[in-house]
Amino acid sequence: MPELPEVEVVRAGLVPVVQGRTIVGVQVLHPRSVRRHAGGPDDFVATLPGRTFGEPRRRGKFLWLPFTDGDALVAHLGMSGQFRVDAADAPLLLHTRVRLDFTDGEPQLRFIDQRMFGGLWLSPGGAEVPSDLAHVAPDLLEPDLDLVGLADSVRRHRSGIKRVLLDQKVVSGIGNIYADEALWRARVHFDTPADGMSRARVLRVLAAAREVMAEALAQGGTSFDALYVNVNGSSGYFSRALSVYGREGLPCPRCGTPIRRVAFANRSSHFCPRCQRRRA
DNA sequence: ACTATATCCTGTATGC
DNA sequence: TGCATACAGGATATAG
Repeated sequence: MPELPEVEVVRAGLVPVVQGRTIVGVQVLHPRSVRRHAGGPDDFVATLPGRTFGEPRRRGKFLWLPFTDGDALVAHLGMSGQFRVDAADAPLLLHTRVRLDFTDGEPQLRFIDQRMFGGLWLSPGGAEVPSDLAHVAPDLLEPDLDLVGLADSVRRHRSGIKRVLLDQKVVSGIGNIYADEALWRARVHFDTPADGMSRARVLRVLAAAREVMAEALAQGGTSFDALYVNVNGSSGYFSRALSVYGREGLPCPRCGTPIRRVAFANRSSHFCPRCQRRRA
């Protein structure tokens, strides 16, 4: 499940693969992988050739690959999206959805997506910041982030803290894994109302989220299976450093109490019932 | 305006 | 063995 660290690994991997290269041909193998594109898959195929990529960028879990003409190719990996670099005549992996060929030949860029929650589209004029991403809040690894302002914006919400952390309009890049990990590090119960938390406590949660995502990034991201890999097909190593996510019944690394998993918003929350008590 | 839920997807794991 | 069900979950449309 690609969250901020995994998407950043992909972005960095794309830089040497696409920057300065010009598209010559596009093949869409599954129409649903072209999303939000105004003219649909046919127009997507027709409009890309001749465009030259600049340096790939990211906000939260969204990627955009600017073109030198001012437009941008926007990408979201969803649950299982991958960019892979391969020889044009290499056999297609199962679930390959889109192929891009370049004027200079090898290698080819491929978009692969098993569960198809991800997708690609062209954003006219989107090279600087695509208009479709205007609602996406800053993420915790942005250099000029106003952390106190962000904490206060979190505290304006009445929902439980985890719901707020997952709301990409409030703070972007955090998904289910790093939300659970950050809350464990900060010793906060996931359902604590955000508007009842002190500024300092929210700041501790945000600092923990930033810390755990930075550590994961340094490890190449979190891989459980073949659904998240970098552009070369390699896995990240952070899954072995997770403290609560996917560890139901295993001892809390801090106090030894068995980790609990409970249903939460169509997914799961993992937490230590002793370290992360719900406050009155 | 704000909050919560259903929906889209497919492969893997589990239960009967 | 085989069939049915649960689960993984990011973003968004829709319902409340």
